Amino acid sequence: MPRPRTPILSVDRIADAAIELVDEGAGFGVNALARRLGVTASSLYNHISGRDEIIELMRARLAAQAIPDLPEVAGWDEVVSLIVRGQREMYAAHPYVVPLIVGKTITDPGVIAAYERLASALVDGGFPDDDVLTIISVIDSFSLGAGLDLAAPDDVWAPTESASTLSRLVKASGQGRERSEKAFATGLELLLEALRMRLARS
Amino acid sequence: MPRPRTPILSVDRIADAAIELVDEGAGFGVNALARRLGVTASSLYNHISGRDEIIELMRARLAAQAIPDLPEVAGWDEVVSLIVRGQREMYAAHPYVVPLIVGKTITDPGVIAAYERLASALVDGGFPDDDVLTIISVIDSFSLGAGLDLAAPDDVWAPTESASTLSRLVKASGQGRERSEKAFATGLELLLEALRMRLARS
DNA sequence: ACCTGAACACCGTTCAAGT
DNA sequence: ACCTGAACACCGTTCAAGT
Repeated sequence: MPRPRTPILSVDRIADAAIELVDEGAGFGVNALARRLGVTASSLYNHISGRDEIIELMRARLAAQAIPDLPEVAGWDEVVSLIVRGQREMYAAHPYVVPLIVGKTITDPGVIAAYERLASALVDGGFPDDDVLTIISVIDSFSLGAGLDLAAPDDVWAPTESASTLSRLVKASGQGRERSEKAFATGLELLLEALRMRLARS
Repeated sequence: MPRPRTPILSVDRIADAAIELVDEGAGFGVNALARRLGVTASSLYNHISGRDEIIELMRARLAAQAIPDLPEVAGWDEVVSLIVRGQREMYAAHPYVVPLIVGKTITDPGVIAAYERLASALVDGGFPDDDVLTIISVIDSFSLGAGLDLAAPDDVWAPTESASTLSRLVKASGQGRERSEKAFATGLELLLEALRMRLARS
């Protein structure tokens, strides 16, 4: 039975179902996605160009919702903190999308706008032009790394007996989410402290 | 013609060819790997259990060679710096393996040993037990993020006209490797500065 | 315009057959 | 012990056919 009176699919429905699918952690595939949508895989191609475009749709959708409301007047450190936290929360809610979207050029206008806001805040905050993009890259590296950390297995290290210090610390510390949360908070603090110091010196 | 007098394959040969293949950036697959080795895909299964094990072999091999010689007596900051640089150089030489090995538990004894050395250095340096594993996670996040940055496309951002500050900075700054290198160096400096500060305060 | 179902080239993996 | 070649279930994608 072909073409129903009212369409089953739409780009949005495909994107939503894709995010649901990926969030379940069993990997992403066109066939599984079609099954979830109660449709044949080939039907998807009436709406999207292929697997890669679906991944782009997921990114755009999640990225948009990850961008926080930024107060009109805010210090550069507040802007950095809010944006990094927003990214991180998105990664935390959807850890399995991170490996999928890693390493693709950012074109989504909403995301570009957020980076623009971040760049302006740093320039206005007094950082030299030459340093701003570098600092943004550092911030990106950190929040991406921290996001991937969330998708990592509960035990990141499986120390042997001979690694006594590491073993002791692993046993004493929290695992999984807890360890990851603490690392993120500490890392963000360290980053901001270092940037403040650098600014004070220049 | 089956079974040659002298075996064509070995675990090592498979691992080496896999790294070569991935380095070319055209993706990793058992079939392509077998073709490169002048062999049928099914032949590989006499030596390895499957695709995932080959990825583990790549990681172990690259990780081992990424670990620098650490001087017997070295400050904690020197150990951090050397290990992060070693990781980073490995990622720079083999950017396309990074997405493959991301988010798998580390079991390789050589790598565990390096983390043990790092943990000891931080403990000996005076960081509180509670903080050491957190700090290691932060370091990991940063160097992993910086490594992924190397596998990213030359243009990480494709700013629209309206993002004027970002556009200006993107045009002025280096791209690709150059931007990535600078971000890494700056990030490592920032990290060490912040850690020194934290230590001085406690 | 939008869905189906058949078809295609390819994927990772298994296994009987050959030496 | 180690390689081949056929086979399997699955993958992403194309396309003619149907309304």
